[in-house]
Amino acid sequence: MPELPEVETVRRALALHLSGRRADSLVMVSRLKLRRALQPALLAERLPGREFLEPRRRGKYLLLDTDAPGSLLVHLGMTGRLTVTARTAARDRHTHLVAALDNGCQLRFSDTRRFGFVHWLEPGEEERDPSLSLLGPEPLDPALAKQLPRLLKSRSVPVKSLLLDQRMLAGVGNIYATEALWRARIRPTRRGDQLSLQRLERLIIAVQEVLQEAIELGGTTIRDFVSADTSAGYFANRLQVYGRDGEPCPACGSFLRRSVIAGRSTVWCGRCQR
DNA sequence: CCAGTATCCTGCAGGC
DNA sequence: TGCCTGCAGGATACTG
Repeated sequence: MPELPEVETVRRALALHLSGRRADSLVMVSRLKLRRALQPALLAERLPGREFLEPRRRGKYLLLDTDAPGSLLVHLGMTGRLTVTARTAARDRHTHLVAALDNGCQLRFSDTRRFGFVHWLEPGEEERDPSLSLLGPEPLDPALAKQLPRLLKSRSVPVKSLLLDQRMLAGVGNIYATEALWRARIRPTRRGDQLSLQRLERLIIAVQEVLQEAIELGGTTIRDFVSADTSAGYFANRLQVYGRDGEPCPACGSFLRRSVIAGRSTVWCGRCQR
């Protein structure tokens, strides 16, 4: 589910609803296996009594810092939700972590498909963590459009695969890669080394624009995504091609096609995108 | 180095 | 109504 705009939306909501709150106690930790194993004993040891600071985001990861050394690293996978809710709010059966906060609310992590995780990072572990250490640059960095095209140009991989590769840039997923390629009029199968630096630069700018617009609308809610305050995002009705194969291209009217690249469904216009 | 596939999971839509 | 198949916002470990 969540790509950079969704994770940033959650981060901003947490900044409003979690920052400054103190964790009282761990209410529950599920025993089901997530992508990385939960650490019930360690969480129970570290979390209670700590105050949450303003959360950080790195690519699709959230880092919940506290007022003592150590942070919670969270990845939402496809269906993960990190919410601050009333203690009395209904808890779905895919809830894996619940912590009580000092204002009577609860911080909850739920994840239907369990591709996400919550992992405690001890001081100093952040730099070496396998999830974080290989991440590429942040897509919204203004310098990126000058720097990344040269790297993309050196690769013989389909450009769609490059956008999805978190080592190239951190945070783009299938929705926004698909949308950015359509905006930049670039065929997803085109190899990096077959594109001019100018076209690659336009692609990065298209990535930045689509991510920024999606953040402003609170992300894309197809089915599962909600922000930390359980509200949905509104970018879904701005999607031009994602999920629209067989429909006419919004730019030229030619029917949108679907194919699979890097194992991911891709929608593109055979006339506009070259 | 690269491409393609399978894998981890659950839920839902569509076809029959 | 039910059963089956394919597909879904991600990341990684294989194979060839």
